[in-house]
Amino acid sequence: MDDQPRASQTVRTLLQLRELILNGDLSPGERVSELGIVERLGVSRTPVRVALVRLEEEGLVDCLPTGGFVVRAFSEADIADAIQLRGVLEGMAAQRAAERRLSRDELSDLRDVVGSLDALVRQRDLTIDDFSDYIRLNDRFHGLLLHLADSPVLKRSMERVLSLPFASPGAFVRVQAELPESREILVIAQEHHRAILDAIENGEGSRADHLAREHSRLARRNLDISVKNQRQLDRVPGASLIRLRRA
Amino acid sequence: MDDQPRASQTVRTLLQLRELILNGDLSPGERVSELGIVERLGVSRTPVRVALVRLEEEGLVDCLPTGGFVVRAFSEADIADAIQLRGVLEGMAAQRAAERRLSRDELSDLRDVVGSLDALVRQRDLTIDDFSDYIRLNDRFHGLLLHLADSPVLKRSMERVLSLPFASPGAFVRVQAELPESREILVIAQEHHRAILDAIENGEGSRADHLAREHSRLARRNLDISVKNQRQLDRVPGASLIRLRRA
DNA sequence: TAACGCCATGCTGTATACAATAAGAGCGGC
DNA sequence: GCCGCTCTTATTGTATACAGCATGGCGTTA
Repeated sequence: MDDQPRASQTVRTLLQLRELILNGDLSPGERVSELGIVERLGVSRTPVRVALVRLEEEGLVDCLPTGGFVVRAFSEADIADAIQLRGVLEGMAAQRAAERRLSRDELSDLRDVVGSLDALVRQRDLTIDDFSDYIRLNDRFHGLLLHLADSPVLKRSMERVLSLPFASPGAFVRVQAELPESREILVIAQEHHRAILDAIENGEGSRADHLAREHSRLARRNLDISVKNQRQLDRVPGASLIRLRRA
Repeated sequence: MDDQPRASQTVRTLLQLRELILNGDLSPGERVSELGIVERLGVSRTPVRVALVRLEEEGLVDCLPTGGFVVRAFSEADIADAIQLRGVLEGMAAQRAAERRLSRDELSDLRDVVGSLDALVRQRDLTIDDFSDYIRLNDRFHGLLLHLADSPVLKRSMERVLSLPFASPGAFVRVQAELPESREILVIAQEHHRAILDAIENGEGSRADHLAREHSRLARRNLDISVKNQRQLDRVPGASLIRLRRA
């Protein structure tokens, strides 16, 4: 429980409250009582309030007109929209990266990540650990893309969307680590990564944009597969995904 | 001062604090003292804190590692990025609107707005009131686009960017109501609006996307003109724009 | 029996008190 | 004379007390 005894109450409360929502301990639509959280987390109302306001801005809870907050319920359409939005933003990032003059280091960083991903995907059998590595490298690739875009405004906006848990492709990959489609999807994704790198190296901004958007359709496909195969999204889409993610 | 005696303290504080920042009463980089605001607005620390947290999420202030907040300083590059980002998001909205099945009412609403804008722009001499009307209709057009996209996620994201004051083309138009370039820009903008409407009517999503992005380059041009003509952006870009906006 | 109204309870919004910490000024030593 | 240390002060983080309000249950009446 006391994961971070050093952190301030506010930060700890924010993190724990987010966990609570993401884990489904607080169901979507459920009203979040300040006092209830106070009891649960053992802090006073003040940090809880701040955390709730932040989560509201983050989009995980909505505030009621009468006062107080409820856990926000996400529909499958919301998830799909977030994926699309993420793709669009990443397209902008890729385009900017391609049209910018990149330093030698920046380029080699990106090449390294793609190279590592290549090596990983080329393996015949992928263990669960390989999947973990893939996710880490994949996150690294997308983080690097955002960094290379060199736009704090864009970065901020992207972080907002990523804060919606389901928009992270990592979750889907995790969920589907044992699905037969998974390997194929990884291979395709890696082809995308290579293509995006190529576009950036050649300064083809428009192509980089297009490729990044196309890449996001993979996450959309993952979503569809999840819905069909596992019926995990019946009632609590975001939450169940995340629950699986940490299982 | 007591603009909204009915509203809650928190909302009033948020609005007033935002005004203070946007008007430049609090300079970028300046530390925002809670007690200072308490004195200035005559409320207790609690609503001030909440307002500051919200403004931090909104991007108008940054929180210091040591605690407390400072007014965020925006560079010209930030403004340009926000304009680009806004264009990208609006492109997504336009694309979605084009690829969606729109109701008769929705379409006629959009047509009405474009029609009104047409009538306005066709006039030979534009008074300052005409400019105000233009801005209102222009906002309406862009708001409608966002509505037609039918994506709460996208809407939320867009609102975040729009909250950066400078990203609103209205401010620029206002600033430049008497500049010789203004009329020309309005005419071009209106051509864009018509083209976007046309693309949506014909279900050409990709074209709508492209047009909307192109449209945002107008705002970028406005920014450049502002910088060159008036040197308003020397030190306090966002703030000075807004200051002019209400002059 | 059903509907209306009143009362009680629990909630949030707001204010303020307390504690810990960081910054700054002043003094002392080197 | 300058650097460093300490003490003071101001400011934030946290907790809690108070008030207003919405909600829900219960009783009464038509």
